[in-house]
Amino acid sequence: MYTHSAVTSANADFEGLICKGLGQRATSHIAAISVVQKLSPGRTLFSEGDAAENVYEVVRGTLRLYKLLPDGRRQITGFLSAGHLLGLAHEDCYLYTAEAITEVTLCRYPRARFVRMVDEVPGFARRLLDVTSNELCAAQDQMLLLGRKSAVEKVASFILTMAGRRGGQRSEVHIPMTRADIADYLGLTVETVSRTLTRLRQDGVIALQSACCIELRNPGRLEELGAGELAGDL
Amino acid sequence: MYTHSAVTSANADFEGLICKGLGQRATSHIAAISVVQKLSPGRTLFSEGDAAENVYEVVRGTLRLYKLLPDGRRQITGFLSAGHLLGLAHEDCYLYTAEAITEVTLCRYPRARFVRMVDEVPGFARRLLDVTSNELCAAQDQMLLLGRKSAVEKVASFILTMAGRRGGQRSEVHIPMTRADIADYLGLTVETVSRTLTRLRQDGVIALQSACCIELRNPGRLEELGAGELAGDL
DNA sequence: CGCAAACTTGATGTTGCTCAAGCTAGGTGG
DNA sequence: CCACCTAGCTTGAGCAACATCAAGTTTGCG
Repeated sequence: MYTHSAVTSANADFEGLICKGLGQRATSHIAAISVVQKLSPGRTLFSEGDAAENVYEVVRGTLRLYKLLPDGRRQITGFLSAGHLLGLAHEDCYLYTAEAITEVTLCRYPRARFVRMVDEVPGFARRLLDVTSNELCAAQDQMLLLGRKSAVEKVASFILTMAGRRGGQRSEVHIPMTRADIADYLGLTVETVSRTLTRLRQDGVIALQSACCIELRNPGRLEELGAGELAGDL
Repeated sequence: MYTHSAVTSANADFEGLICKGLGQRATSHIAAISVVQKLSPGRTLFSEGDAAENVYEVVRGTLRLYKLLPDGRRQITGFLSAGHLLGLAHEDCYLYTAEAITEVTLCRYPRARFVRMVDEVPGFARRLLDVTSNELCAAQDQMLLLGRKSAVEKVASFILTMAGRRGGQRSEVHIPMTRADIADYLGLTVETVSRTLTRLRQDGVIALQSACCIELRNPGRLEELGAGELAGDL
């Protein structure tokens, strides 16, 4: 998907955020190897075990990444929205499955050429290191959540994460994923997620406009719950 | 800790593994900013929230990294042995506490200078990216474990991880950490870890020479358990 | 309007936690 | 050298949080 109109970029439609702040030359380099790809809800981008041929960057929409146990138990390791990279951390095979939750737009980069840019494009390595470091921090927070938080604390933390993700200007949080996705992300069951949301609603901490739109009625309380500061309460 | 004897390295005692394969010049660069540091069992290297002034590399021994909830619940996010880096993934403050489990030898690098090398030393960024990627994969495996595995599956996985860490030639696995550490790593309690080890012993899967030395009597079975392939059994 | 998927709610069950003793082993001092 | 002491480990009994199983209800789409 090359265009001939723009001199400044080999790829006029290029929307990758990975090169933000890297300068014109670097951006051109990166844009030159990118291909835009779309994915409709529920479709699989790649599966655990597939040959890791591409690196992707999310431009729009939300994906879920997950791992499975042989008997079908699923752990979602993350929800990815605009600006996130995926497929980078692997040698030859993807180590998790990636599926679209909403309509998703991606930039696809051939893995080999993408990785080569680490040594060729100044500042690129540093950028990737930052991205990966942030992911690692998020993963560590998630370990604390999965290993040591109660159901209420998990759900509260989740709502706050979702609230922080987007502009978060108002107190309305949009939840694009199903209860099953949330459950598999938090190490709970669908029923427990549902019941916990109901309890939070009954306690006036949140309100549910619809299944996928949560209003924060008492963000302070939610914050305390998520942080694990209210051991016994609720 | 500079020595004058060696021309090839600014630092004859330097034992950092991070620069393995990076060539003489790069190694000198890295060695030049390193200081060797020792830590006795139980001592804290740094705490969650401390200013992140240094990056460390483990040369010998084992550390535990953990996060705490306000009421003292602890989640160990990893055990670090020789070759592992720590303190890299932070902007200004450490996001977890690092404590020595055994006698530990470290290489300390001033953070600012270490990070600067990413842009200056060829191949260094790539190396760091590899290290961080591997950590991220391990973190994702751990999320699957914490969120979806049963107690037996968690303990079996843990034993296998420990077995793979060292030479692992024989079937004897040395466990330097206490049951409490194991519990806080697996999202269990001390009692459950102990009971589970007892059950594995009674089933002939392992034998306990002492509290800190496990013999693998049926590695195949342990493998199946850890992978979650024996849903109901044991 | 009808259907299926997603969500909620209730009743019951089970895993792993809590609380409470004992036990073991390694280190210290008499 | 042995007795003690403590930290760590094991074991047991009872319990609670969350899972499971089973209906209903709501929602969105064809």
